Order: sequence, then C-alpha cells, then structure tokens
Amino acid sequence: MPTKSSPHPSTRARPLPAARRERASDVRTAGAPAAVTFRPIHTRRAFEEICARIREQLALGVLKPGDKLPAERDLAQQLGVSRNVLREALRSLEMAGVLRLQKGVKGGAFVQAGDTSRMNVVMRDMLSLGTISVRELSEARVHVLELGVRLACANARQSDIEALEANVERTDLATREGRLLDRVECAREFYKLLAEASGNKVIAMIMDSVTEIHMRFVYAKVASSGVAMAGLVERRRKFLAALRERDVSAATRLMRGHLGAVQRMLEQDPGAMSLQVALAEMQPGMRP
Amino acid sequence: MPTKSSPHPSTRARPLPAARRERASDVRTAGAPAAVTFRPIHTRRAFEEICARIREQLALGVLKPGDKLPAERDLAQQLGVSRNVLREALRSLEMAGVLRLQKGVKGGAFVQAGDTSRMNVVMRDMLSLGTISVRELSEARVHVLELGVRLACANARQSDIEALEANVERTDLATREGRLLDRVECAREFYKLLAEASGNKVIAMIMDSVTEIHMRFVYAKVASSGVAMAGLVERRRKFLAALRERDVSAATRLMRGHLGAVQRMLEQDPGAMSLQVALAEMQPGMRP
DNA sequence: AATTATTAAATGGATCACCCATTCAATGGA
DNA sequence: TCCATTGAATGGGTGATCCATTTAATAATT
Repeated sequence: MPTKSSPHPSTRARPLPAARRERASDVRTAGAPAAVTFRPIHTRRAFEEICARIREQLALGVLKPGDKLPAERDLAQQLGVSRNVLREALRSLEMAGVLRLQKGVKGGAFVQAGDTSRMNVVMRDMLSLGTISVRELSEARVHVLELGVRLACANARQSDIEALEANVERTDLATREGRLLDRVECAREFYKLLAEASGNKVIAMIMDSVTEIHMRFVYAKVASSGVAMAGLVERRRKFLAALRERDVSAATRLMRGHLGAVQRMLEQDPGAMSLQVALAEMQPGMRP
Repeated sequence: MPTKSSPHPSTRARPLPAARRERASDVRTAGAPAAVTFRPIHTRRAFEEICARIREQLALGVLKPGDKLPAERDLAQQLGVSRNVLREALRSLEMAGVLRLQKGVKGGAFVQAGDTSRMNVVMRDMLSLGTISVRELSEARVHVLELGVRLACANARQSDIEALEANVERTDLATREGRLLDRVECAREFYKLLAEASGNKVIAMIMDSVTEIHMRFVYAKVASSGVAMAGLVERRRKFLAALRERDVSAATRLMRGHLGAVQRMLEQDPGAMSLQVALAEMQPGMRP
C-alpha cells in the first residue's frame, strides 16, 4: 500500500471518456476488416471533449454572449473531471475569443460577443508557419479590397461615408503636422471603416484579416525609413468622391492604383524590414 | 505553522510575471495623473505570456513546422512555471492548430504545418455567437466564390481542371446510383478543388471557410428531405467547360445561377432544418 | 445618518506531488 | 534472426493546497 490514502482508485467516476466514440460505432460489420476506410481520429482527450461540449451549447443557443458558466470548481465536478483539465479547456476557449475569465467573487467564465479579430490571428499563424506567403497575402488583399470597394459602393450608408471623411481629415492633419506613424494608424482605421462600409460583417472580417498584417509592414517601413506616400490625402479624397457617387468603376480603379503604389513603396529597399520581426512584434492586441 | 512543510514560500522563483508590464512602465510622470490615456490591458497571465513567446519564436523562424519543443517538464522548468500552467498554454496552441501533442517516449509538442481549416472554426464561432448571421455568410459566399471563379479562370492549372472533372464524374455516378449524401460530399469536394484552382492559398482558405458551414446546411437539408438539386451534373459540366475555356463571364454567370438555385432550395420549407442543430453537429472534423 | 475601514467569502491563478497510459528503443531469450 | 519483455520518457489526468483579486456584508468612525 502506498503511504498516501490512495487518492486515485482506478474506478473513480470519469463520465466523460465514456461518451467518446459516438461516431466510431458505425456500420462496421462483425468479421470484416473495416474495408478501406480508416478513421484518422486520435483518441479524444478530456479537454477537447469539454471544448466541444461548450461549443455545442453555444451553437444550440443554450449559452449566449453575456452568460456565465458555473464556477470552475462546480463545473469540474459536474463534468467529472479535475479542475486542472477543465481549466485547460476554458483557457483554450478564452484564447479562441469565445470566453472571458474574470477573477474575484462575481467573477467566472463569461461568454463573449464574437471577436472578429480572431481571424487575424489565424492569418498571422499561417504566415508564421509558412503555410501562406506574403505574396499570396498581398495578392489576396488586392482582390478582397476590390470586392470590398464594390460592396461599399453599393451599401455604404451616409454615416459610413462621414466616418471615412472624418478619417481623411485626421490623415490630412497628421500629414501636415508630420506625424508619419499616426498617419499609418489613420490608414489602418481607414481600411477598418471601409470594411464596415461594405455592410457585411463576414466580408468586413475578411478584409480586416488581410489588411492587419499588411499595415504592420507599412508601419515598420515608415518607422525605419521615415518616408511615406506622397499625395495620399488627395487620393483618398478622390476615392471618397467616387464612393459618394457610387461610382464602382472609378472607386475600384482608384483603389487598385493606390494599392499598387503602396506595394511599390514597400518593395523598394526590401532589406530595411523583415517579415519575421514585423510578425514577432505583432503578438498582443497591437497598438490601440 | 501549517501542518505541511510549507511548500509555497512567497519568494519562490517565478521569472515570468516579473516581465509582465513591459508596456506599462511608460512615460507616466511622477505626480501627473496619467493624462487621458488608460491602458486597456488586463494583467497578463502566465499562460498568455507563454503562448506569446512560443508564437514569437514561430514568427522569428526559430521554430518551424516539424520542430519539437522541449518536454513539458523541462520547458516548465526553463520558463519557471508549473507544468500545469505550461500545459494550459500548449493546449491553447494545439487548439489553435499551431502545435500537435504526441504521447510516448519520442513524443512531445511538435510544431504543425499551418492548418487552414482553423479559419472555419472562427467562422463557426462567429455564427454560434451571433456576431455574423446566416444571411451575411450566404451573401459573402456568393461574392467570395465569384472572386474565386475569376481567379480560377485566370490561374487554374491543367491538373486542377482534371481534378474537377474527376469530381464531376464521381458526382454523376453518385447521382445515378441515388447516393444523395455522397453527392453532397462530392459538392463539398468540388468547392474545395475550386478553391485550390484559384492558385492562392489565402483566397482558398477564405473560400473554404465560407463554404464549410453552407455545405452543412445542404447536407442537413438533403438528409431530412431526401430531395436534391436536379440537373446538377449538367450544370457542373457547363461550368467546367467555361473554366476550361477561361471564359470568366460565362463561368461567373453559371456559378451565380447555381448558387441562387441552391439558395432557393435551402430556403423552401425552412422549418425542416435548424441552424442550431447543424452547427452543433459540426464540432469535430466533420465527416472524412 | 452617512461615510469609511475592515472583514469574509467566492473565484480565478498557480503550484506541487503524484499516478496512469502510451510509446518505443534496448535487451534478452528462443 | 526474430519476437517477446522490459523500462524509461512522455503526455494525460487528479487532488490538495495556497495566493491574489474582487465584491458584498459588516463594523467602526465621524
């Protein structure tokens, strides 16, 4: 007998793994060697199961943004798992932007309103891991923004256009005062507002995800070289005029021209910046 | 004195939290009340710090797909954190598709090649949380696929087209043999192949993410009603002919028409299916 | 009575010390 | 040569314990 009070009887309650293989108990006949198809699945672990269950409750609408999950100690007991493994699941969901964990009495795990910036994280990871290339991302950006411009011409509300105009004014001010980095921040906001003007949050999310990293590069380029696009504000004004007139072809043409010019600026003297460094600095929520 | 051997001296080594507030130690002057700007940051927790550091190593190229991280016990010691909290971080990164954890000797945490399907998960979460609507997703899908078709016409290689033709043959066979659900699977594969034919992995990833959930609906619809699109194979053949001829306008027109027809099929008798159920069943890797 | 400290409880954050199951290389015998 | 056994490394998981933060209830003070 061990010295401790044998805290791990193998027969302890563990309801979770019992429900693992709902999908695996399929048509497989008695003696047949499972034909050609092998299930590529790895044994499902407790924390995956927990994540899946919570996501299921979200999908079913049982859990909605603002709702609070039971306290860790209670929920762990309900699920028949240790608090540690429950936390692994909760943390994963927090990283995924689904939950927010808050300390203190009246704290707990709260369901969050969907954070559209999670897609940016995915895009960043794909770039870090070399699954996609900068070239592909830039090319995709041109196409996605062109689509965004078309939709904005069709759907932009008056308030969207006014927000864009206000942004261009800020850009103008930053330009005249020589605040180059603020100007980059304005540009970032410009694309964000343009995405909203598309009138479709899915498209907006996609536009943001292909723009965020790009703006990082621009920021790094401007910060290191001190140079910046000439005539930016004028081009923005022209573009906004086309948008206001719902002139798709003019707006598209102007946007395409601008993106090309930015691209050329980025590509000259490429040694001055590094994908690696720009990506590595992008970890937290970037600058506010 | 507590009964145990006081295992938690407050002075224990904990190097991580010491480096927390790199950003907070900013220009704040002595007596001034921090002006207007409040840092919106919540105190960074150990597991976030660990995730950020590993992602940083990925971004810098120090860690590449296939690389193995130190064993949990070693890495925890290196970072000065407990094994549990390290695991919270590793699990989060595994959920994000960045790592794969493997048991056994010679096991460990391996950096994965980027998993483009992570974007699908984000899209699903956004839908579950009500951040985006089915209507927005459907609309976005039409636009994104139109873009995909344009790119496929421009970039599809011979092998892409052949893969699509083989897919249509399988679809034809499934249709003639009355295997409706297999036919849906073929359709899923069709869009996957079309995405690849676009020649841009970013665009392909986006196309997949807006298509996956949609195909779930189609699957549920077909499974519950037993009806399916008439003339699907013929339309696919026409589309492929246009793609082969690089006829953008014809291909676009055919795709748009098809998407509209599918949409009408889905919308008739809407009571037969439920967003909630379709989403909830989508948890694992879907059917192989 | 109003205000301000104080206290106590609930909760997430983190640690430690285990134990189990799996995997695979090394070992050794048939 | 081949196959079974063994054992160490590793991730998977548990439970007990303590810390830090937050909030509400309570007590003390003005």
